[in-house]
Amino acid sequence: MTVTQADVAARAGVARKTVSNVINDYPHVSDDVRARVLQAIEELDYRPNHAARSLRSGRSRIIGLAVPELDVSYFSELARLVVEVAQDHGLTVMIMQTLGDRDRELAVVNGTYSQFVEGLIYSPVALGGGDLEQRRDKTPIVLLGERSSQGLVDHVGIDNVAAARVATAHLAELGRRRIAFIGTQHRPSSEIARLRTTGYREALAAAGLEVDERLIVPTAGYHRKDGMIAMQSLLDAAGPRPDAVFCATDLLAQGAIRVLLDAGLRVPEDVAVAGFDDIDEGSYSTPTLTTISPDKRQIAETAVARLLARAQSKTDLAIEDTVSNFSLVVRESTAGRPH
Amino acid sequence: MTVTQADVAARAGVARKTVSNVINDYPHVSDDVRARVLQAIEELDYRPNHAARSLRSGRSRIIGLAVPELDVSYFSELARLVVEVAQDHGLTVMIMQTLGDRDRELAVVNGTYSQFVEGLIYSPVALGGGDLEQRRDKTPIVLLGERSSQGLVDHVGIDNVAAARVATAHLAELGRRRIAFIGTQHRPSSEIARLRTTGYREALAAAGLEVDERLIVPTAGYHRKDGMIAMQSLLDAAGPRPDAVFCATDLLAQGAIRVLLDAGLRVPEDVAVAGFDDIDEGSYSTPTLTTISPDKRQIAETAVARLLARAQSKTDLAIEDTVSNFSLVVRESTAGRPH
DNA sequence: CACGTGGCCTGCCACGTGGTAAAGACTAGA
DNA sequence: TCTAGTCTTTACCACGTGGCAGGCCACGTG
Repeated sequence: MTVTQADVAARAGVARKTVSNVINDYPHVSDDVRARVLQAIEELDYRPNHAARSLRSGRSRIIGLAVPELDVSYFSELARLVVEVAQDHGLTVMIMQTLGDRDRELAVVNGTYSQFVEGLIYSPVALGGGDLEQRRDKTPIVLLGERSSQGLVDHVGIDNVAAARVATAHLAELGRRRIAFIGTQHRPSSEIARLRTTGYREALAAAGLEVDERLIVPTAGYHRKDGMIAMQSLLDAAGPRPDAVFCATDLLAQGAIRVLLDAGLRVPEDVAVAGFDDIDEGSYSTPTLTTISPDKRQIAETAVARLLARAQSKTDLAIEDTVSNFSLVVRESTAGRPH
Repeated sequence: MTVTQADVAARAGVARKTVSNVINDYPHVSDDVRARVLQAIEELDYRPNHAARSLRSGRSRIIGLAVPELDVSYFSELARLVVEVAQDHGLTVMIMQTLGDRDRELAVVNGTYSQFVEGLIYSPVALGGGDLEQRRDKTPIVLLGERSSQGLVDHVGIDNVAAARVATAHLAELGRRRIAFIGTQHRPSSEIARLRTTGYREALAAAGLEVDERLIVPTAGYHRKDGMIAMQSLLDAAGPRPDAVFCATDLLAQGAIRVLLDAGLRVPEDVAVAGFDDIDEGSYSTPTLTTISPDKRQIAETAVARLLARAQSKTDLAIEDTVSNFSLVVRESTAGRPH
């Protein structure tokens, strides 16, 4: 049936434990024995039993990555990087999808999977401050994006306020005066939306522009469809049209642009649009999308490294809040076609 | 430290095995004992040890999904669906990324992960006919898309020839006469490209159009960048410009459209473009993208169901090749703006 | 009352592995 | 040749769980 170390040992003519020693690179093994064991492994096509290994050693070499939706480009790009980085560390990634569902997020955080995951990288949506405090599970967690609850677990993300400020300032510097914001959220738990709205307000103030609350449009989510709805409501509203829109995500921006073009407006001539996330398709869309580009690879690397450090260290490490880099990428949706 | 069944048993005043029985819904447990055990589980926040369970029972309730790139929308959309469907069956999905790398694909197929995965859904890129034949690992596999090797493992996919025929015929019915194809592949292993090229040729023949080999453009991959390069080469070539392009993937189409628009051409008035995959962003791009829409949910459901059937059945099941549905979705990139 | 039946609970064992420490082999020095 | 020290291999155990079969008890029947 299944090939075990015992089978390998029998074939190589050594004790079962010696096979284990060879596999785990125990230093004091003679070249002769090592060669015989390796050959037997090869001949029998032996593969270590992961369950047994993990049961015995308590280590699974698996980390979890929990994101709201796999098919949202920002998260799939992040997932790709996390998988790559983890692989460099000899780790495999178990990807879970919460769909932004509170129960699923609670299950993930409270350790439904903790028995086979050494650590968890988690991008929260529905969970707020109190939820993490009640957490009993001790699996290391690194939060991405949303900080959700301060000082309880490690966190990696960019300075959302500063990023939103930079993007909004860019629109103001182009001479735009009625700059709208799409993507504020009514849910109290959405820290991201709050921070980005704050940055937007700060930039307007710094530019000497008045904040028109009617130009701040809440959305149900962060998808293209939400962007369409929000943009449509801006166009339908009374009063002068906005001449620029800063969207809390690239997907919102794509939806907004689609509505603008459908309405016969030109982007960026009539309305400039900036997004947030720098998803790949933004470089190819028409117009290409000006956006805030978080350093996703840095985020992935930091998160994985942090998890590893915490999993390997016996002593309690201090909680860290790592601020990653971001940059403003100016493309056609604000700057227009080059020639 | 970790809470085990023994701790629960002690607290509930029963034997350890009784706790196991309660957890596994063994029928002959009195209501009183069951209640006490469940309460103790609750109070101690007991969670079953996955490794031990899987070691003892040989079942992990985990399936693997191996795709080339997580951030390619087609695969991330598929991944989302597979995760959802698997969850409905009480399964967790372990996602692996092969990056189209031959060694990684071989590792996946030959059971590097087989010890903790009950089955594998695998979307091949680099592996060809012979590779699966030499496979020694016995973990059930379902192939997606590329058939790769006939009759050895289950396969789920659409009829690529028919789909390509439908898309090309659509372009011909619009009156287009110089219809190009972007995305043929020189690699012998790429069955998908071959099938779609075949459908393209058949449709041209059926429409009474001559096949101009110069209009069939190979690409290195299936990305936007590859589409840009291919479209540029079509524009740079001598002779009359194509008036339509059928691309083997939506990403290729996006790249192609971008080049066309940059060149000052109108889509679809000057050149109509159709893609393949029906990724979400195609509904929002400018212009929106005409495409072949495979029934991804059906594919995901079939693949997971097939895997479960094979994992649960003791006897060898016959190899199945399931053909999923597809449809042609006509949007602006071929039909133009509605009004 | 004796016996059989069936419901409920339990103890024993093994899954395949790595940690620990002791046993065995071998070398060098006196 | 013997001893001390080092290198190499081994034996034993435990990780936490589910399969199996046996024991106990209550009940119904002859």
